[in-house]
Amino acid sequence: MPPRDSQDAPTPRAGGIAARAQAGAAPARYLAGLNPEQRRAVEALDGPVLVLAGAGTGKTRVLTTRIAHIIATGRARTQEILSVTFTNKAAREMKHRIAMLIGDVAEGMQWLGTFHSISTKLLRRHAELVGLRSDFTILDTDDQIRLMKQVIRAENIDEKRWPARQLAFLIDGWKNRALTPEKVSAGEAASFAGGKGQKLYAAYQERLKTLNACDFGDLLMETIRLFQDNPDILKSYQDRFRYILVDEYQDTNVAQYLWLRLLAQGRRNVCCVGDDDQSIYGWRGAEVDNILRFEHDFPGATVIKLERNYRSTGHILASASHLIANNEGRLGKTLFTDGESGEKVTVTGSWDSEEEARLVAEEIEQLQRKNHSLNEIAILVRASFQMREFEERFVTVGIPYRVIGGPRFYERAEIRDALAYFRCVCQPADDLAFERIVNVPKRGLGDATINVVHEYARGQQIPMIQAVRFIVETEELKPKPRQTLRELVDSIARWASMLDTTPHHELCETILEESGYTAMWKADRSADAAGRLENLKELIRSMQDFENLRAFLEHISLVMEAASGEAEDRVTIMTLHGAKGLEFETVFLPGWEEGLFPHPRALDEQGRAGLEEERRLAYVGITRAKRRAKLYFASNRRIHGMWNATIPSRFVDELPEANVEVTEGAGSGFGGYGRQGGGASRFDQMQPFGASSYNTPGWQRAQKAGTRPGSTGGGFGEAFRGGSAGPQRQPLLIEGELLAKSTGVVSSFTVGARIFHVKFGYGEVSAIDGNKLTVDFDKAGRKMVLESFVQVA
DNA sequence: GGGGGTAAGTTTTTT
DNA sequence: ACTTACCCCC
Repeated sequence: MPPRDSQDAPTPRAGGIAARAQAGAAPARYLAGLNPEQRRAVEALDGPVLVLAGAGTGKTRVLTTRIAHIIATGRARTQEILSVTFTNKAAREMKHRIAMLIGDVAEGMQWLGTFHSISTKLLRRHAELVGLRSDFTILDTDDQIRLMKQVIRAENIDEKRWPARQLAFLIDGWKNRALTPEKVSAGEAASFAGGKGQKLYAAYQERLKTLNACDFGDLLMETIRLFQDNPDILKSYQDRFRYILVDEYQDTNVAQYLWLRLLAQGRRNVCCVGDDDQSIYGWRGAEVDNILRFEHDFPGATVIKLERNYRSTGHILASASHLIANNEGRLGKTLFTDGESGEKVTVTGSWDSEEEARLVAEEIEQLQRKNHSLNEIAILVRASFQMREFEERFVTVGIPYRVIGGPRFYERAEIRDALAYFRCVCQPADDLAFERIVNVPKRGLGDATINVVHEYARGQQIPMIQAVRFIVETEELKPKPRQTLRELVDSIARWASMLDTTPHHELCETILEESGYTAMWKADRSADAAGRLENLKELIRSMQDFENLRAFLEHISLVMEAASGEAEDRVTIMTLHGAKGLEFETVFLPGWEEGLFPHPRALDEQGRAGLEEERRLAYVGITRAKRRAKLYFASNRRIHGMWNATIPSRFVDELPEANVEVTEGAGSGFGGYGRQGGGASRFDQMQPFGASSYNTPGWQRAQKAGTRPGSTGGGFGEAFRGGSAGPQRQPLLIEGELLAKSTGVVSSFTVGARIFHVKFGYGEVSAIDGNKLTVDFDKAGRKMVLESFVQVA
């Protein structure tokens, strides 16, 4: 069992590399371990470069070595290199690895960070040019929604019918595409509140400016605006950044792409690294097309493919490759490995999800007996609700585990409350923070009082805290709330005056004490009150790592994760999305069933593209495994509390027989896949004629497993279903395919037409998109339906 | 202002 | 089936 040549292992620290290479000594040692393609990607410094790096091909190594190379050859200094990642985690990891290569010089990499953190830095420098002050606040999703509620209310729109969440979702989508309110197409803007979408968006943006605030989308959009409106400033940054590097390029959205293109069009020394097969964030605006567009926007770009995989064994790699080959929209890479074939990928069926968890736990215990490190084992699920069953099982049998994801530290109510207090002190214009804490703990300041303050602040165009200072000098409020408010703003002013003289963590502790916030939780007898106080202590503790309160607030507004540094040996439970970029010796992939994976919502909303994205997710899952990939599916799973009979995922069928071993859950008595009526409700609207539950697409697919064009060889479906003598064989029907074909079709319906739908009854067409109709049903409310299931009433 | 009852929404997640 | 958010009433 030879040790795997893991390309992701950092190269040993080599002290004076930079100095030596600069002096023109022998080829630097850091280049030695690279394969020819990797080396080419590192050394192609001039002009645009696109590196298509498959899973496990040493992508991060190329990026970090390239930076080391730029510095070592004296092409640029650390502060002249812009390197962009998506997550803070990735940025941290990259900085760390660069430090391993070139030492402390990496500290000078001040332009290494996420799109958002770099944008923030740029905006703080030039805030006045986009109508902000340099101490602008960054709002998180929660603040965004609260603000949108206010905006919707101000327009006298029914919040019930037009929820702020939905508006937030729309505006987010627009910002992902760098659409300012004026640029939103009329058709899209019409899809909210009967055409008020655009107006609300504009109003929201205006409110943000008054609040001196940005949401996450604005960070990118305002930076783009800054560059577009100020060519001289753009020019100065184009000149400064001699080299630009981008990680995970397949995850960029339109706004990020424009951002990047503006900066890169200067020196054109831009290097993007990505893998179209690992694009799994389309649902939040990522555009794989950006990869395809690269060569168009940067003519003459060098394209380098990294296809040698250093991570997985032959069987695992073959399985993943075969699966992903079912996707149409690919640039097409063929991964290969010189390593051994290793163990086959296993597929195991179980009766239900509980048995699935038991089987996985048993496997883990066996591996444990063979001294397999638990840190090298991961359970990757499609949806987080699957995690609970594994946790329960692991608790009963005593397998240590850690869950990645879940509710995040900075999203907890007590943390957000505390932060709101700190924000009030640091950023006096932060109305959202003020509103959050004005009556927490309870001070007897109800809606009536707040409204008075609100009105006054609006009228005078001043922040609420300032408005309070005026109001308490008037007779407008009753004595009691007046006095309470006065005390509150006096306290805030007092705390603010201590900012420069008191260590910030002490000040914050004082704020929480004096405001009565800690006392509130101490008085609370509910079970989690103690935990909340603990969290607050943790918050105070963690802020000591920062220079001042301002820096701390900046950090957490951009980094919504708390550092967790436990090193014990534990199994990791996480979502497939969370696993991107990671690797484990053994990977368990439970829940490969229709109705869960591919996830129906992805098919509903994105059609064929959604299915392909789900398949890429499956690909990401399998390619996380170095030596063992173990798939599972259950015949019964409880979803939203209801038991559903389920059939294996189509992705199981798409695995190559030669590399996969089918096992059965021991003594499970499983084997029946007949649908006993019921279930499958999501297909109902697709099957208006189908009284029989055997008409569901999933069932049909099960019947014709292995006969799919384009899928080589027989699928495994049969192995589990014991052959099939289904009713009629109808063509594979994906809801998504119907939806996908719908775009561009001219509808025969008109807005305002009365229609009848087989499932939802009578309604009125309110919008048309291809052959998708948005209909306000008399009984069922607003729904998006396919034209083909609708007739004129 | 707090508590209880009802209604709605339950994929993935960063920043 | 379950949680969470909101509304209304006390």
